[in-house]
Amino acid sequence: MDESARLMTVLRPVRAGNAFEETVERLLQAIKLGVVPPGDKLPPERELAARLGISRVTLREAIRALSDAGYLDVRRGRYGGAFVTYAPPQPDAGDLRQAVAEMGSDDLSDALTFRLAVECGAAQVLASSELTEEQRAVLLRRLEEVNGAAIEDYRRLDTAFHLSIAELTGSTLLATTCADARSRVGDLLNAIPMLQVNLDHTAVQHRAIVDAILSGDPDAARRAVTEHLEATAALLRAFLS
Amino acid sequence: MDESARLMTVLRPVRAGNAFEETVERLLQAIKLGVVPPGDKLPPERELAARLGISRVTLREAIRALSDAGYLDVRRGRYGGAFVTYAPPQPDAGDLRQAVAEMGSDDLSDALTFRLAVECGAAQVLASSELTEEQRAVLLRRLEEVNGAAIEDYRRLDTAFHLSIAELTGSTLLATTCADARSRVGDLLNAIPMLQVNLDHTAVQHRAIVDAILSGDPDAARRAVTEHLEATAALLRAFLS
DNA sequence: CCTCAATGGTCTAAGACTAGCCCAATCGGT
DNA sequence: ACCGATTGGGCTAGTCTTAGACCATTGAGG
Repeated sequence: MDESARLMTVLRPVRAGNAFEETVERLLQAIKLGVVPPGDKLPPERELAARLGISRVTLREAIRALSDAGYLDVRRGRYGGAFVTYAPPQPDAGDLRQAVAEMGSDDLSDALTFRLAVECGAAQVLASSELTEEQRAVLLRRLEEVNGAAIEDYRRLDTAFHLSIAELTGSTLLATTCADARSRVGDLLNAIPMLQVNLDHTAVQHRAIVDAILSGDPDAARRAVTEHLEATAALLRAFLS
Repeated sequence: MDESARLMTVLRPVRAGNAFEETVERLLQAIKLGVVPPGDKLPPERELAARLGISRVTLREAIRALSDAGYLDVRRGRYGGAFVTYAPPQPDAGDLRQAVAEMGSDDLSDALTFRLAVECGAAQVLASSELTEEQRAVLLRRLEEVNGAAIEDYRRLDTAFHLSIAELTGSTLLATTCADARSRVGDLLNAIPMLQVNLDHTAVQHRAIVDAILSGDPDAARRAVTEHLEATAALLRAFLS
């Protein structure tokens, strides 16, 4: 709260780990967020290394680690590549408890608060801006996609819907921050069983968010997102107790 | 907007530069945000290097660069250290135009949008939570401090006020994100002349933000922060044209 | 079948970064 | 006047990371 807290905030570690570790985290993020869906492959090593700003050697170490861990299937030759084999695990309360234990109770509440703040902020900004027809179409399409999703695609399309809100603001910083916030709670969300009741509620909440944004009502958007994320957090806590 | 945009978002560079460059940025952030006020010194090299997770050699290179650039005065011996000599430059429209040209028009609007989203999110979260007496006291004290600030301390205390909102949510992630957002527009804000009229308006807006938070009204908090930041952005644009 | 383009696999030399150690300067206290 | 604690200054050996070149494998298309 006081000045020394701010020192801790700003003078925090410059790097979260070595290049290898950070690369593994980033690739894992792409996989778990479904940015590269199961069956698709990562970009070629040379291109990917350039995008990530690291050497091919380091990238290959990270890919090797993920391959060993079962997230990727690497194939040589033309039309080869690093194919995503990861499928979201079956929801399990045990996994959830373990995941929470790993990240710590404080970090969990931090991550949930963070996600609430940035997603509300994004929705509010988007609701305040003049939307083009194309933007409206994208938002509606994402909504339909998640509503009509098969169970195995549901998490991925839900993520896509949420991230689209931030992306549509046109702010790269906001988009990356929302992606980061989402990936921090991704493993936990995956551990929640997908009951039809919950999916129905979620569909209603998603619809409310889109309606608020499309009608240009930032306060309503804020409330809709808050309600949706609080409901999700409540589900999490319910499965923890 | 489509899938490939999300690839760009997630598979962005893992590192913004080498350890030296990132360290310079971080120290500059601490200095410009006023986390270490002019006249104070940075923590001892050994301690600071440990906090930043880098070697002393790299830290010393960064300190050397900032010393050469006139931000720090390094003194040896007991009670020595790296003393902050930086004082915010006199506001100047020329500086502003130059700063904007350096960061690019797109990046500027990105940074402003980003800041709006995260600060609104933080204020809304804080307004939604049960505040202790101590938290209320901190918020009110910060408000009084910025209102009663001498001109040379104004920017720093204004920053302190804004960051306190995020810090009081208890979310470290949110606090660091708000600090990051603020530092992205810091140089621009510094270039805006501080006219008494603007300071008066700012004081009213700050008061409205605090009132909304203390009365537990997230929508009002959102609106108050939006109004304040939009007014600041409007001032920026006015001095640009 | 052969060829070729795309892609992963491997090696090497150079540079970046680190950990740990010791030196040098400064200042308060005895 | 000295001592000791604190702090910046500097060196070295070793590890991490990179850039770039070259090799190996695969599969489509002629």
